[in-house]
Amino acid sequence: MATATYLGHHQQQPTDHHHHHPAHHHHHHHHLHHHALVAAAAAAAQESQQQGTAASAAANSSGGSTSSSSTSAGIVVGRMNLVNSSQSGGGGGYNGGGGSSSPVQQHHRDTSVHGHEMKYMVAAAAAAAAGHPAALMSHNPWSVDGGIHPGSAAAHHWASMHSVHAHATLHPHHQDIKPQAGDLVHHRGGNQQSSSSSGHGGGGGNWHSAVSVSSPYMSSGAGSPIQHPNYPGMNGGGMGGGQLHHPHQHQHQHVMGGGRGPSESSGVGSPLDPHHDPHGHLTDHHIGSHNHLHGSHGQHSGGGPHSGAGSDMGGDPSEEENPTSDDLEAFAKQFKQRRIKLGFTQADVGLALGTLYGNVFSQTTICRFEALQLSFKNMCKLKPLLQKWLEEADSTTGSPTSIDKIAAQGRKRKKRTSIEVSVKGALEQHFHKQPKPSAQEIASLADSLQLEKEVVRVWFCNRRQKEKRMTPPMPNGPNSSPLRGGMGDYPGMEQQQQHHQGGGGGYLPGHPLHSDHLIGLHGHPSPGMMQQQQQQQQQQQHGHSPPMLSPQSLPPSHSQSLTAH
DNA sequence: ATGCATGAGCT
DNA sequence: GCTCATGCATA
Repeated sequence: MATATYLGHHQQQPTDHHHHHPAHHHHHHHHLHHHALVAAAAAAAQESQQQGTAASAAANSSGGSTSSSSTSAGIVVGRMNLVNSSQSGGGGGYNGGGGSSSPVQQHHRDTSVHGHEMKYMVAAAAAAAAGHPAALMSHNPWSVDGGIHPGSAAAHHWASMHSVHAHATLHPHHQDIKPQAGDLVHHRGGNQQSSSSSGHGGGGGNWHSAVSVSSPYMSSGAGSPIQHPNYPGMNGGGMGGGQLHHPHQHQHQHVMGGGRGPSESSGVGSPLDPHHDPHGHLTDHHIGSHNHLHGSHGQHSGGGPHSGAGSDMGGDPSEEENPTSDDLEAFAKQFKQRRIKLGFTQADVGLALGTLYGNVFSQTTICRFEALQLSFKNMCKLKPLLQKWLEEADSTTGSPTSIDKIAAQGRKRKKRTSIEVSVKGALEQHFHKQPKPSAQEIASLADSLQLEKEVVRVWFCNRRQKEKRMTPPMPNGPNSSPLRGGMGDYPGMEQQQQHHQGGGGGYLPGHPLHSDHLIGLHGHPSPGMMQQQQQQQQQQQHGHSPPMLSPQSLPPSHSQSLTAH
């Protein structure tokens, strides 16, 4: 089950507990082990309640494999590395305990706090308010057509209905849970849950439900400028099936090297994608990503990510379908500027895209686009959308406005685990040695770091993703010297991995991204660090430099866990 | 602006 | 399980 690990109550955090954050104050050892159990056990009992089925997740987490201490209650407890729930708000407020709060307590506290959470809870959220789902398309997302490509068929989108209003969005999860198309609003508090969809088993930890209904997006009060209801691609009641894009998202780009043939078109044809949003997400991910970008650059290997192409396009990349990295960079830059000038926030843009095309994006995505932190392929996919928005935005001067922004739906998401710096350092080290650890290795690492296996697995996945992301700033244009030197510290040099994926996903950046932290942890048995690649990158203007620490600092950690802080 | 997370689809 | 696209929650 979900394990008791931390079982939080679904209701969320009552208050405080902030996590201590990684600053460095060290107190040595202690913490992690012990305490957790207790709380967990207690909680455990209760946890099952809600959905009856629920037992789902089952415990595992660490249970089976690694040697964790399981048993006692039957549940294993994971120790948590903290989970902080506190939301302090903005800017940074975590207080790390001004100093000396003992982490232990905090942790403990945290743990106990969450009663048990379940995976998902749906919050009805705002939906009700506006709801006017009126048109639901007949097609409901939930009914996915099996036959077709997975991604495509479903269609629907609230977007498709123009006015986005708050429609009650939440379509809950289709998959495992309820397919009820009919109403959208209700969500029972009981929350359904655990969908362990495919492979992931969701480990189970604590998910706390955040049911807060608040609407996250409200940035500027203004609405987006755009509101045309006609979306190019879709509509009609749910896409009649016309287009299906191929689901293949990943790597498909045919790289063609040469030139960017301008021809074609359409690239992004219809943006819409049918997506069901997985448990609530409105966000549909994978948009129609099928655009295969025939990107011209597929190679950049030494030189830099882009190829160049110099041919024609500079002027109006707009229509190009295969923008080069330079184009993207330039566009991103311009986009950001215009956006700011017009007074829109990233979140506004994301929403506006939903009204225009039916694909809503979050602030995160827009931010990443501007920062060039998306994969090349993804950048290409989004560019046309943003470009249109930009056009609309300026043309529509008057901006009529408004649409409501949709509230966030309540999603139930596992609480974000906060990994301590020292632990991150250890993970980094392992990553350098082996970016793709086997399940066993993950298990063992998890055990030694006292993290859930799933957390470790996810960490590696995310780390790998980062490695692939677009190399941002490449200051040197097409040429490039990719490397920047910053990394004198580590022996590594860049060497990108060559996995690639088919060319599509990655264009590998010749240069890596910033190296995160690397703190050395000492204890690992892992000998050998051989090659590492890493370096840092800086981002363009905003510059924020990632902290890099010298590798040597090793805290005296006795056991493994945090020393810092 | 980013870290951790979820989930679809492919292996 | 991985990768990839995306995002909530955070810092």
